[in-house]
Amino acid sequence: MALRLHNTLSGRKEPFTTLVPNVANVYVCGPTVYDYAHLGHARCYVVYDVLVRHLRETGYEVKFVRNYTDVDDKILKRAAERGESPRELSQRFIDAFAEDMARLHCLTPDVEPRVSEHIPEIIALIEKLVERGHAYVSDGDVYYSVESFPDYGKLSHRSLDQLKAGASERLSDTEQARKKHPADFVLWKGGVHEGATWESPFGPGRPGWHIECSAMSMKHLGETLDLHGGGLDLVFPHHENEVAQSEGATGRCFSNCWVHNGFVEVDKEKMSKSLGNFFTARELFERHEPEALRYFVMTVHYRAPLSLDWTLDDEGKVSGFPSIEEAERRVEYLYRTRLRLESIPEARIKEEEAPLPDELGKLRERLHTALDDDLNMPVALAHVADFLRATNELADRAATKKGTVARSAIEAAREGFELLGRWLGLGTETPSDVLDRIRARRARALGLSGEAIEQKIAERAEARAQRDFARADAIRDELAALGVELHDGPNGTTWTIP
RNA sequence: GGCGCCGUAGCCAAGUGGUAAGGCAGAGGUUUGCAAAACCUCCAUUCACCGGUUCGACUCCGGUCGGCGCCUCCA
Repeated sequence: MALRLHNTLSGRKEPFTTLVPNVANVYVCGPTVYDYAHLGHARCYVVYDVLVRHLRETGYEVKFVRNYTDVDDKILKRAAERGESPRELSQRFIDAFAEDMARLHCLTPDVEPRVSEHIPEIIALIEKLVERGHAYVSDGDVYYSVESFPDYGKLSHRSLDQLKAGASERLSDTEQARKKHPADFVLWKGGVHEGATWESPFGPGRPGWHIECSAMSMKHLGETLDLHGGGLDLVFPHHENEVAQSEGATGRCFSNCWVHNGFVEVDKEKMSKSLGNFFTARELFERHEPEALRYFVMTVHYRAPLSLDWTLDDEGKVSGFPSIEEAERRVEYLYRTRLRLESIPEARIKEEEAPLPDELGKLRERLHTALDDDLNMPVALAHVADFLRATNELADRAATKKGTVARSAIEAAREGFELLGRWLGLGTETPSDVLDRIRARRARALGLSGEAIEQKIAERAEARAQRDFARADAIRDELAALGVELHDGPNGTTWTIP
């Protein structure tokens, strides 16, 4: 078994290889921090989180680098609008981003470089490109000359002629005049930019958009990466330009494998900041458990579009997200199952010889096989579903009169949850906390008070004690009409909001 | 215009040259004072449409229709 990934460079699935055996250098393009992360970002970073976890779980020592782009036109613009320094603004959104990622159970990368802290490396790289004839100074700016790099276009599979036709129409005359080829792109923007100006051999200015990733990735991971990832929208021009810059400067392959995740769509359209049709991760967290978003992301293959659907209320406002609701129910099922497993009494566990169900015993190899095949998360979740069902069977058996279960099965189930946590980032929180939070969130949405419900349950308990089932059922119906479901168990009655 | 992707049950969604994972919804059952949860059983002779290659195609090739993305800031 070995990992195979779809490599954008070749356009097909191929074995994943590393320069040093069992050591993987992974670089993922991080966010430009001028706003909160939206679902598209969440998807992207959950995908690479699963990839990194999978590499680690299957024996790779991974060095995972994900940058923060904190020097950028939009940051400057927004900072100016808000009368804030670019540094303060970006720091705020970096903090918010890190918090969102943590809530999605995304591991913190080993290195999180920022553009603002790598200006010397960027300048050195630009100088090298000028020296090697790949870049030229023009009117205070420095441009990359795409014609100097014969392989330009190899990642996004397009030719300079194609690009020339597309690009030249929309360039302004001044831009056009400064560039030798319409597809040339800026490495260094000359001039003074409020809050973001550095001295350089080419005069004061700041880095262009693409150069920072080349400089930061090569600094932290070396000249050749094992894997470089990002959203599909980065293939061109961002990653194409990174290849040109990096390979132009080193003469070596920049990244052996390029992975790109598909978009999140809304009404069949790409969710993006520029279209304004996005939901931020934190907006969604208000309605749903963050882990439900993570689960939702994993229900679809990473290269396919992930479409977010919603329902509207009478006033035309968004009232819910059915797909995320469904994912949240699966997350509840997962935690409820874990809770049941944990509460199987020791007395019911026997040292008996019993065949171990494959759903329990083969979880590890099943996850391994599924994820090795181009990170097939939907298939991994199918195995998780089988695993959870088998675990519930154990709990059911232990709950019958004189029912016992084999210790080997219980241990396999416990190990299974460990695996889900480490490998998929699922089920790692305290079950009761998650279930309580979900219930509380739904109660709030329905305008229900927990105390009032508990009060009704107490009344009903009294009625039941007196075997007044008519009264008990009336209370059940009354609560059901409000959306509350009651469950009578051996230790009393509990309630949920389905 | 160039490059590329997609079309699988009521819905979501894997898969793929050898006869359709999983989830939701639905039907029946076990259990329950009644419920719920959980579990069990059932639920696509069929993979947009039309041709072709093949012993065999949903899977490969050609075409048609429909939807989308990139080519410009974007995860």
